[in-house]
Amino acid sequence: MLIFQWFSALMSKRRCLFSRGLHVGKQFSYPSSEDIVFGAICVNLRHRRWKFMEQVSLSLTNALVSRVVREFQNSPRLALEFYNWVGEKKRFSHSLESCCALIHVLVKSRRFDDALSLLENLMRVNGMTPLEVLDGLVDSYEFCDSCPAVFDALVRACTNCGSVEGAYAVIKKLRMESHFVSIHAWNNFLSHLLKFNEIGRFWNMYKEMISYGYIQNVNTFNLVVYALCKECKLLEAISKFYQMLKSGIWPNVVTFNMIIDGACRMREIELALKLVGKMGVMSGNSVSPNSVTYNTIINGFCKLGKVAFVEDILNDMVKAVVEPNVTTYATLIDGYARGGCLEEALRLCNEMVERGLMPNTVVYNSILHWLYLEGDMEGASLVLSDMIDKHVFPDQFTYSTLIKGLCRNGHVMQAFKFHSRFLEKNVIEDTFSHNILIDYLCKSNNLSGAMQLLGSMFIHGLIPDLVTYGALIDGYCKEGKVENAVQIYEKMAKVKKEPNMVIYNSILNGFCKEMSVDVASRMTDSLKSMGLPDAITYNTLISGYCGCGNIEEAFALFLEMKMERRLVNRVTYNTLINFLCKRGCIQQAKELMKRMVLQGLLPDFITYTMLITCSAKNCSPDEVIELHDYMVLKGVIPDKQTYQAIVGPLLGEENEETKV
DNA sequence: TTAGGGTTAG
Repeated sequence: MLIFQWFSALMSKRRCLFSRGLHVGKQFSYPSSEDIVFGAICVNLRHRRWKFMEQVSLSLTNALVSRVVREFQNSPRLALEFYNWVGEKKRFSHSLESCCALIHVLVKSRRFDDALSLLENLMRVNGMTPLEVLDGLVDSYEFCDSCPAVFDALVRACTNCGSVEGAYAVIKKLRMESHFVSIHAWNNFLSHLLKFNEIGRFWNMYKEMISYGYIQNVNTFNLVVYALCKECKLLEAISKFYQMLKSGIWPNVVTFNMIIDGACRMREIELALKLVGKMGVMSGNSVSPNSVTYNTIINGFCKLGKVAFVEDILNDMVKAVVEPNVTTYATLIDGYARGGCLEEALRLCNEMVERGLMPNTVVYNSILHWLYLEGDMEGASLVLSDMIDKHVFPDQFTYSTLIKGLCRNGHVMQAFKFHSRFLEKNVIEDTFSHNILIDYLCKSNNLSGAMQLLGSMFIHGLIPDLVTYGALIDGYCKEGKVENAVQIYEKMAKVKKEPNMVIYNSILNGFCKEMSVDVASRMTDSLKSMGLPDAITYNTLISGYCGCGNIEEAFALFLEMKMERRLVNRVTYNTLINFLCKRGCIQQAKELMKRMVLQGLLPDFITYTMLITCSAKNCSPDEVIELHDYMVLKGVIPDKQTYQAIVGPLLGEENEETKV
């Protein structure tokens, strides 16, 4: 069907060309000076005699440039060189027609990158809309004896320029004119939607594409698998895999890697490993794990905090003769640093250099992040200097890591100064840096400052996202100004941003803090009816009940959490233990801590501080020491200050600093 | 077309 439509479209174009040909023919019947210049250019261009061509450069016209470009359609490199040479002439500026002529030539000769960069320039530099470019291409289509791939190239150029709307407008307009872009262009468009997490739109567009009768290829199926994995629908992704096989489409390593990554992200690492093991069998021995597969598994283990397991994976890589690459090291370095082994991470940096792999921006960013988190400002500065020395270019991650690092270590003025400098240099492209500073201001009760920064975002063309709105809503709620929070919420709703659980939980917390626990309770009920509440929702409400002394409701909710799903976590216990301690109920608090341990949840320094402080007030010294010993034996790391102030002296320690 | 790093809630 598609071929037929293309054929009929071409036929109608040919008729159009026929009448145009008559018109052009009239011109040709009179020898013109243009013909002479054209001839001279062609002869000299073939031998790249640029100096000679300078002599005729004053006679150049756009029509002539297009004509030369078309003449050299079988020597696309020369056509491009000529076009660029003309473009350098000060008095000359290329027309859309000559540019399109060259694009057709480049696409026909499969020089897609050159064609793409011309198309992108038309939109980025010349400010043309995708549909204007499309008109240019359509007008010159037949004249240049082009191929349909030129429209695919335009769709790709649109997505490269970040214009999803433009890409869709091009597809739609071509369709209205009975033209069809190929499945490749659709795949490119669809993958762009996934890249920006527009999953809902992805499914709509996918359905639209199917309704036009396109035959899906392996890449299309991969995109569907990818979308399902992004939606955490792992089983559906696997069933799509079998559907692929049934439709006679053979999966490739990308299909497997996407499912394996999906499994890892859903903490199903065992399943991910099984898939790696069965890749050969499941693909009729056509596919085997590659570096992406291994890196995905390594990342899975690192994110689960199981760095110890990566050793086996690295051994598997050696057996499979798959060389670790920069991504492998970047994943390992971040994994070790995340697990508290920054030393090992730094050793791996050296190791990768010894193996001839240069640390890239990702590696530097990761090291910077963890150094700042450890409070090692000096180390972070050294890493930044090294980055500059080695010409490793910073990116959006670097900027936000730096801003956050400075804020979290108390160098707020410096953070703001850097941020202003980045804005002046126009290098800030995403919302992260603003979000970090807005959040900082909100947490410092400087809501007016935060609102100013929100204004600055708009001035710099940055669209606030859910994190921006979430930070502001939370800030107002914590200040007890729920009404202002609601205003922000409404602003957000106006720009069609759907609230997420972070925002719902912030508002819920706002109600709890202003003692409107009954409102919070009703809000939780409606969230329940939508199946939305998470552990934070319940913990917030429990904290609200505790705040107004309603212990019965707090424990009833605690039981509900235990019954319904495995939602109870360390914060749940800490909230209840804190309440019991404040009421002086140390025995019940200790009991609850023991239940926490039995449930496999390790108390943290907060649990430790609450219980030790409370028992010091209500129990004998022996009981305090006994409680300390119990927790330490269970693996709790004591809070240093609490230990030094209470437990150390009870043990008769003089210099507690050295003992903890 | 797939893998690595930064922001928000209890």
